[in-house]
Amino acid sequence: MAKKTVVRQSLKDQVKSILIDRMIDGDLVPGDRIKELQVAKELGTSQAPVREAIRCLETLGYVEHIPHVGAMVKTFNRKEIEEAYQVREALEVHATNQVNDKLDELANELDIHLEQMLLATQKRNIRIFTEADNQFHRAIVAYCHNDTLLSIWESLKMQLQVIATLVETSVPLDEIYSLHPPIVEAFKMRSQDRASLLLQGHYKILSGYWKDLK
Amino acid sequence: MAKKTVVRQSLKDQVKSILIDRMIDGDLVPGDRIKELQVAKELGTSQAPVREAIRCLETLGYVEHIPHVGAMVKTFNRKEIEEAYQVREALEVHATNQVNDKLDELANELDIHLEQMLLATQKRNIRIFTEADNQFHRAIVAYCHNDTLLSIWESLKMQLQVIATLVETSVPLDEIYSLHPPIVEAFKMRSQDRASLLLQGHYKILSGYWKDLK
DNA sequence: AATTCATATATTATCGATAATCGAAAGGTA
DNA sequence: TACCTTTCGATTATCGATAATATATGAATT
Repeated sequence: MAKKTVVRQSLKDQVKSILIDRMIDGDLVPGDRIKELQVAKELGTSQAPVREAIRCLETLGYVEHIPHVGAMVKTFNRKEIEEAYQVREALEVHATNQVNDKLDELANELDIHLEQMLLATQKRNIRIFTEADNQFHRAIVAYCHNDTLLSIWESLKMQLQVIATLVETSVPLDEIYSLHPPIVEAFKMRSQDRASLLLQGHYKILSGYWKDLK
Repeated sequence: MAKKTVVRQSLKDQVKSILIDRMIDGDLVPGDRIKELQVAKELGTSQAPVREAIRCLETLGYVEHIPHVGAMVKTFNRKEIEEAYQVREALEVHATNQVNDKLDELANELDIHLEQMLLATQKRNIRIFTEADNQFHRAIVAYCHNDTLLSIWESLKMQLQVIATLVETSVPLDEIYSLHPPIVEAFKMRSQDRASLLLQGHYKILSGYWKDLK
């Protein structure tokens, strides 16, 4: 039963949401300046909440801020994206090795995401595929019950969103999909060692794809 | 040659430094409230820079902030510390497997830190020991040349500082020290596999220590 | 032409004051 | 007593205005 509650969001949070929406919608693209007073006027607030919202986006890694100059939507270069994937791999491999109980429960959840990915593959819907893929990997991380680990993993999401847009057309969804079922199998066989090896292979192959992309 | 340059630090940064110093000096201990206007008056600034400084400390994980209520110096519980160590392990193990070139250069640097640790052990100086220990592990992470990885690793430092204070008396420095030389040996033998296994063992043993501590 | 300097402009950084919100204390009611 | 409501004090959140700073522009100098 969903408990309804009044929305009491600080201006900072509202501004933050709006700016994020603009990025998702493509109204704000990497490199764009974000001017505090301008946004404040547009949204009918004062400078302060906008300023805080921008600082928040900064720590999320969405924008870059230079003192006395301003903020702009962050552009990720190849190196940063590669690095983020490396960290993701490290965290997921560790999580895989830590999961002890409820291995089948995890496998079941993974199966669900697998299904979504397959569906998206057939429909060639990259947006849905990316979402399902994310949930797949997130589930693995979540199951080791380490909140610190999980929140760090999640903080890497933005940089990887870029990839989705980047490879939009040229990525072979079915090939990427095919990397995942074996991982689930390994979990079902209760072989975490094998699962983490497969995960490492997964990332190595992925890395190969966008290395070609330039 | 150190290039001298005028110090042009924003108020926010100055306030931040001052607050951090107070924590190090023990003037601000976990649980203490940090009131914006009070600090502002003490330091002769307005509320704004203090507010920003606090938000900054929040993202660094030094303080906890509750909307409309205030900020307080963060207290880490056992679980959070354990989690942070888990993440550290994951990152260091990954880094270890990634280091390719300059394995001996790394080994040499590690030797230096090893020496510091040994010295500190003999002098029973926990502060120096912790510092050297940190540098030892940081070096491993740094050598895989992944800035993202490194900065995440560093963001975990504060929570571990706590440990140092926590175990102050009861920790067997020489035992902890003895976990490290074999790692360096493994690097010298160019066996990253062995090095990462040793690292994992290192963390497992450490985890055992503070599990006993209560 | 290149360099320096001064000025202008755009933007952030900081300020002091006010509004909104929370938590504790006080009071009322069963 | 226990529970609910109201009031009050403390603190954060937001505001509008000003100060400080950085970049761009253009004139002056070599």
